[in-house]
Amino acid sequence: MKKSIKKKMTDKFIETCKAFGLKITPQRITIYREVLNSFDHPSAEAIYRKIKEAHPNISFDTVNRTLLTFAEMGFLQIVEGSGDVRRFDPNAEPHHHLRCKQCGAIIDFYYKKYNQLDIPEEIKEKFSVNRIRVVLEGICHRCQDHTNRREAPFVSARVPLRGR
Amino acid sequence: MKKSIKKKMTDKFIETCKAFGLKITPQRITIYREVLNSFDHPSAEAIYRKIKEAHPNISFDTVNRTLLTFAEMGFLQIVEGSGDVRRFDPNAEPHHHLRCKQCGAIIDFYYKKYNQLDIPEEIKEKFSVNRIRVVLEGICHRCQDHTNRREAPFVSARVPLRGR
DNA sequence: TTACTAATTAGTTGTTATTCCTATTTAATA
DNA sequence: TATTAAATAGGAATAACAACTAATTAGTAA
Ligand SMILES: [Mn+2]
Ligand SMILES: [Mn+2]
Ligand SMILES: [Zn+2]
Ligand SMILES: [Zn+2]
Repeated sequence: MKKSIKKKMTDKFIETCKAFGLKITPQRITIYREVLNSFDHPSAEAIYRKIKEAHPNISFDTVNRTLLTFAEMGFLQIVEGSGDVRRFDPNAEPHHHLRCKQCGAIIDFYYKKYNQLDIPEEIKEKFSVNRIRVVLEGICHRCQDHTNRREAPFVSARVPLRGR
Repeated sequence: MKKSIKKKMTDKFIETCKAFGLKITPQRITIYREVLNSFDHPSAEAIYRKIKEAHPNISFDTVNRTLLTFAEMGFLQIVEGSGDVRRFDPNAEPHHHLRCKQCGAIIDFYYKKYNQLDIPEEIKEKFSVNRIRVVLEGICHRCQDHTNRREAPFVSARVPLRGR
């Protein structure tokens, strides 16, 4: 008897959790299943609301924390709202950015090829594009010295600015 | 006697403010000068702190509001922290995103060319790249119907999610 | 110059997203 | 089954903004 695709994915999830030394909780399995079936890049809030219907006792913090854990495990990506605050750029030249996931530095770079990226035809028809952003994410030179000591976090830590 | 470059830039600023029907206030000129001399993509908070040294009475809200105004005027860009909440993506296929500035929708698209972007040599030396993100920002098909009625905002409005 | 008016500002309060805290529960193991 | 370290629920705290309101002020027209 062949395993269903759903069962197979859940098995893989359980296996990966074990590899990371994480416990298999009903909450984790539920959140995993819900997010894997989401195709609209939901927020933690949106996932929480959906899950709440079937599991009224789950807390928002658990959903949010678990999603961040999944991002660290590589089960999913964070595609928007890094938790970083809004940042401003007066540089009017066409240019692109390096973003250090460790320290949050944003560094300009210039590369003509990236300025000339074409937009697929089928997108032009359905979407009016105002701006193309190319961002290289990684670890900056300065932070690489510290990498030996402590692993760079997958999810950028919030650095409080404080003092208003 | 030739005008200094600084004076010339300030003149252009004043001119553009007038074109937008904006008043020339000392606060605006100060913020303009400060942000134009920033090359590290500062946050509103960071700019506020610097300005505060010379103008102790300025308020954070004025700095923040003014920076958003400048973004609308095109004097500067917002390069990080769209104001959007964190959003999750379980899609493991190499793909890219359209982001609608009006409604906040994030839509997957697949385009091989973008998967094969090369990274400049001089960057590889100084920065370890984990991920390349290409984001096309604009207005989605659904929102374009409404565009005639009201101009799409330059700065994406925060859509509160509410209800926890 | 002066008076008027609408825009702008400082200071305060409100809102939202996210994280932290802690008592309690639970999964994994021996 | 007993032990224990990890995970959870629920609530409180924090950070980043945005909204509000009573002055203040830039722009203008007399
Ligand atoms: Mn830049
Ligand atoms: Mn996606
Ligand atoms: Zn760094
Ligand atoms: Zn839209």
